Amino acid sequence: MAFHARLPARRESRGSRRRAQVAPPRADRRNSAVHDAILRAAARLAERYGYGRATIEAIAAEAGSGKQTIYRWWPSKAALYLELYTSLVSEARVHVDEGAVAADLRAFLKRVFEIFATTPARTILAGLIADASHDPNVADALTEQLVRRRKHLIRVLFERGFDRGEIRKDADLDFAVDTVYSAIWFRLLLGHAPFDQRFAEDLVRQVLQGIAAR
Amino acid sequence: MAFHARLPARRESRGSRRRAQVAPPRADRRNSAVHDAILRAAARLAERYGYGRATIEAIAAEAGSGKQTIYRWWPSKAALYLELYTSLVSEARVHVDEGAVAADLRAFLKRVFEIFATTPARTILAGLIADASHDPNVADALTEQLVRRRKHLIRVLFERGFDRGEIRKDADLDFAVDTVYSAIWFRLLLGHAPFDQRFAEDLVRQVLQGIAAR
Amino acid sequence: MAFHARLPARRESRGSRRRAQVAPPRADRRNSAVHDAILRAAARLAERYGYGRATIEAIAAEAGSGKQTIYRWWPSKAALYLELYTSLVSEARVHVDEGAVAADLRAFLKRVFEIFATTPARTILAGLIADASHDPNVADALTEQLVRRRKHLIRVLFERGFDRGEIRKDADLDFAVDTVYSAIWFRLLLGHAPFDQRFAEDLVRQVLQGIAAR
Amino acid sequence: MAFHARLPARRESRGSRRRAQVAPPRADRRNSAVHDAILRAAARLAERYGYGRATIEAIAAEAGSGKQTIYRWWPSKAALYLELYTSLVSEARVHVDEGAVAADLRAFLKRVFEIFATTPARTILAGLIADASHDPNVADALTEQLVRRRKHLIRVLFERGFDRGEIRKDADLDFAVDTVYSAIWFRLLLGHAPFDQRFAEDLVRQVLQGIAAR
DNA sequence: CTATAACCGAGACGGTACGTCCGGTCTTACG
DNA sequence: CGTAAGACCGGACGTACCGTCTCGGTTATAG
Repeated sequence: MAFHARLPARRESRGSRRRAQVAPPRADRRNSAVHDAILRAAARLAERYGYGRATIEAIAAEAGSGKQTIYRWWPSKAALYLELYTSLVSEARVHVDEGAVAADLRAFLKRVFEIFATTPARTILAGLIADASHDPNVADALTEQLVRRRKHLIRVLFERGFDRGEIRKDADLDFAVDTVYSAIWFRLLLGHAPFDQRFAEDLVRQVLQGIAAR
Repeated sequence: MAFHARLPARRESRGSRRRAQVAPPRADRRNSAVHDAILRAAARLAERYGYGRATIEAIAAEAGSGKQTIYRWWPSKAALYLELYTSLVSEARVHVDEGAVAADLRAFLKRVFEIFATTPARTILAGLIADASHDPNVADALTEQLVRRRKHLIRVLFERGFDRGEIRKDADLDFAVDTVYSAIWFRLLLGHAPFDQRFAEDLVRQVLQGIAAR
Repeated sequence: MAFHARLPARRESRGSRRRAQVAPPRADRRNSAVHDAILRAAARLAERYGYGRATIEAIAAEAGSGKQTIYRWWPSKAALYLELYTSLVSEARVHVDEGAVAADLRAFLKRVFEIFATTPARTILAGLIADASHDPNVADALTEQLVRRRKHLIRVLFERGFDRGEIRKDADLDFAVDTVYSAIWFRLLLGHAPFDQRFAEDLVRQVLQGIAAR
Repeated sequence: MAFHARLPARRESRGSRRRAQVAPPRADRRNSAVHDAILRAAARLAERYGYGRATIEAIAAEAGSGKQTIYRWWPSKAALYLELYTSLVSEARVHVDEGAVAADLRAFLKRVFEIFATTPARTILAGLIADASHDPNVADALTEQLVRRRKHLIRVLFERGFDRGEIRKDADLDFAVDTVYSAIWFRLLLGHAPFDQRFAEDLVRQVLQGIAAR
């Protein structure tokens, strides 16, 4: 899926005179081998040097493509990495359903941990957040693509438990979801403490203690 | 306090052959008027354009100083902004003590909210986190200077409540502190939802519900 | 003529690790309008401020080009000015042939005088000589491009006279050529005495007196 | 001898407001050990890196002096090196008098050759000429201190020969002096051909051939 | 079955910023 | 007060990338 369609071109773009009037590039013309090579190159460079040092120039060289090809398909480095990030973490979308909220939550955390331990997702996320702080387009896309969608995953998980009667009637599910999500990001971004099994156990226990029936 | 003394020069520096062997500049030679002008200029530029676009070049121009003067006293842009960030948020160190954890927590959140609403602290924090993801020096300094120290502030607040008997004997204070802190950062960094009075109320209520006595 | 191809990149270059291994830029990619604009800007600045104060930065600004464009096509400021100098003085190559050595020599001196009176050739020559004193590449290029080639012009002039029988059989033409050439440079570089009609007359008379037949 | 007294402070100097009104530094206050150390350091650096790369900063460091001390006693780098150059070549002032112009001339050339072979005089001379091309003060000082004075040395040598009857009555001594002097400089500055015994012989023979009696 | 339009690599180009060096001035502390 | 030390503002260095722009060569519909 071509994510960037939802991240509009930078507003202050100088050379957009012609671009703005013509139709956007037709995706069906896109050479997907090139497209993928660019994303893979971007992933390798983020892994090796971090988001900030992965330049468009270096990505093009690493992918064996021309810079223009990158600019043709993504309006900014942030758009490119948002697509990459989305595809990296989408594998955590596995609809775990082990019959109990605690188990589902543990499985979800395990999956997230694995992704962040084996991919450059962490540095990409940090970079996107930084870019978002001065680019409203990136901020909007980040909120929409990542926060809203992915929080929904956990909410669904809680709602299944609610339907099964595992959760108190008056529980504040929004707060619980936020607690889980923000705890994850806090650890991922800061790296000040390990994101490990023990952390997962503590988090699940404490969150559930606040909302579990009885 | 000369913070940057704790953020060592970048390891991968190319031209550090000589610098690495000589002593750092003696702080007592520092012209504090210039030093302050630079920090204020950095704050103005972060406010106006965001951390990522506040270049050393622009800071020097805005401060009316030479670039070299900045490089003399701070090993990197991150070190400069870490000092600035520390001084900005240190005003939240006010040891609120209103006799009850809930009131103290509300006062603390209010203060944090004010700081982030009236200073460029948010974009600076996002930028520092991004820089930390590829620079271990920044990561270490961030963890030590910000996370550890400031979490301690909230912990003390809880401990006073514990001593007063407001908090359950078996409460997990670490988890509570982490919950408060990560909730704050999550909102600050993403900006996906407002950091307002209502959020503060919800956070205080939910956190205390988990640890309050009875 | 792309002179600079013969002036190799500086040997002591620090960042040449990669550059040294890749091919030089392909001349057929060169935008000759830009190339000419840079040379003209360099000439204007040398004229106005002298060789030493004509910085690459200022040349780029004056030419309306980027600095990188200059560095792409010339390995050093000296290489750029050597190309400019060569093109300035190449107009003295006019193959004067008035049927007598004395007349040819006078015509040649007049042409040289005009060039140095109306172009920044003097300050450029002085600058190149200074650069040559610490850069073997510049020294070699200067010797080859200027000294050897241009001395040949005068030698040919003498040889035509020799063939016409104007010059003694045992005359030392090399010494005569050196005398003419070094007298010119001495006056041009020092500017301690005028390079005028009277000087030309004296020089021609004295040199010919030493080698003329009879 | 404090040469620089004759090279006035640069005219375009920006910060000379106060300097221009106060008395010049009193030479009797000068610490001659410091003065000499600076000149020796300047010589070493010119020798090692050439005139252009011998910076005031580096000279101060090499001499173990402060930059200000250099600026106190010399108005510019050119003034410093002009003093150094003068002291270096003054040793050729030896009033050779071997009873014949040819012998005197050979002795003089030998001395000059030795000086240029064992001191950084060549790169200093080239640098001074370059500086002179955009700084009238340097140009004037160069003409006065070097050209006029030193040409006088050779002229005296010829005049002694004239008095002894070795030289033609109608010989143009000025031209002969200029020929000798410009031939020397041409070779020294360009370095395109060796300044050796053979060159000296040729020069002496050819010059004398033009002016010798009979 | 061409032709023509878009893609693609390569890389030149005008710029901005980097981090360093040095120029020339000024201040501090020592002797 | 001369000096060593070095902070300071300014400006240039040579490099890295930015985002735009040709330039040829290739690919793949559309006529």
